[in-house]
Amino acid sequence: MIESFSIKWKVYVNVYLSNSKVFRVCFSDRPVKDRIVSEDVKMLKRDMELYFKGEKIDFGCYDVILNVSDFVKSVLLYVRKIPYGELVTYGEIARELGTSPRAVGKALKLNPIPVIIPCHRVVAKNGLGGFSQGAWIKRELLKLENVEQNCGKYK
DNA sequence: GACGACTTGTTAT
DNA sequence: ATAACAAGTCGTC
Repeated sequence: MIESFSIKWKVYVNVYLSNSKVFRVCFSDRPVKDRIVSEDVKMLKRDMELYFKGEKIDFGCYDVILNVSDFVKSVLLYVRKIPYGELVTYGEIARELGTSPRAVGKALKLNPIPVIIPCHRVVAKNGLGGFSQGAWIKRELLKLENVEQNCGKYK
C-alpha cells in the first residue's frame, strides 16, 4: 500500500511512501492526492510542514527505500548524516569515499528522496553546485536552513 | 574569470 | 566493450 501527501512551498513537495518508508520525493506544480492513513506517516507530514516553515527538523529517523546501485547508496547514506544547516563539498565526500567529485555529483543527481536525504547541503567548492529539480530550489532550501551566514560565497 | 586536463560511476551505443 | 556524459576540481594563463 502506498501513502502520499504533498506540501505547498512555491511548488508542491510530493512525498510517496510504502509501508511508512519513503521511496520518492519530487517537486511539481501539482499536489498528489492525500492518502494518509497511518499515524507515523501523519507525523512525517507534520515534520515536513514544520521544516518548510523553517523549523530545525531532523529526518534521520525516517526509513527510506533506496532502489539504487551500491555506490549511489553509499553516497546517499553519507549525505544523510550531514546535520541541519551544515555544508559539505562534493570534493570532501569524494575524498572520504575514495572516489571522484564528479561521480558524487552524479550519485546525488540520482537521489530519489531530496530534502529527506539532504543533497542540497552538498555544494561545489566555489559556488553552489547543481540540483536536479532546479538550482533555485536548492538555494531556497539553504535559505530555509539559514546557511547564508555560514558560507556567504555560494550564489 | 576562462580554459583545459583529469576524474569515475552511469548511461547509451 | 567502448564512448560520451555529469549537480566537480585543480593548475595555468
